[in-house]
Amino acid sequence: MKCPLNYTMGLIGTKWKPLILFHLLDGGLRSGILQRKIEGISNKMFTQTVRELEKDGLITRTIFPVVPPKVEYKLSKRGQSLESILRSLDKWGLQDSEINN
Amino acid sequence: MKCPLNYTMGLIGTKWKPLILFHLLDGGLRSGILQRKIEGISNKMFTQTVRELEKDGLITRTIFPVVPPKVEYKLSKRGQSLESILRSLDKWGLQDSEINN
DNA sequence: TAACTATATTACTTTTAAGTAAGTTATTGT
DNA sequence: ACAATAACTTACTTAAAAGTAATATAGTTA
Repeated sequence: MKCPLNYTMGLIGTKWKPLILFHLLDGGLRSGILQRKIEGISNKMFTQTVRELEKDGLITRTIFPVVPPKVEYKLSKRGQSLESILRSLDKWGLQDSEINN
Repeated sequence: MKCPLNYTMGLIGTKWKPLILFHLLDGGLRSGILQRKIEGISNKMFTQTVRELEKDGLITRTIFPVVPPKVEYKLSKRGQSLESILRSLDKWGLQDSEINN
């Protein structure tokens, strides 16, 4: 009895992916800015994670040919479709932590 | 800028937790039945995961003193509060996989 | 020409997650 | 007395995730 939830978790079921997607909800950000918003992430994991999100078509990556380089990440249409889920997860955390901590 | 989503992911951000919670949405199940619904999970991971969910107060564990043993898991109130999120994740997977596969 | 910038990549190590297979418990039916 | 049962538990191994630190790039400015 495989359920679609398996599929969803295969795409976004990691420590960092939902966080990165969440921080792009209000619009595209350049790489460094986005990375600084994700507290605790290492440089390696940041790059690795955004690459996977790009490969899976959840975000887009735009390179501006300037020096020093400028790279912007933003949600794709597919990534946008996770908006209400991401906001719900965040909201749940807020409410739950008020009750249980 | 820490966001509550971090907290949420700390509680349910693993491979198996959302699956287990999801399969309890329609009511409590005894251990063996629940485990058989989670395809691909090993015995060890099943026990380990339900124990963590119990420790975090997302599910309850009821032991019936019979032989052979009977143990029932069900969502706690706190676990129930994840219902709409879990169903949304499942629904998203269904819709997304229809589009992208 | 050397330092500075933003974005990444690589090699290496550590940590955590997960899997395998065998063993435990306590009673009931044979 | 011993096999069957459901629900674990344990020791051990393997695989995956994550961290650290050094390095690359290539124009710009001091």
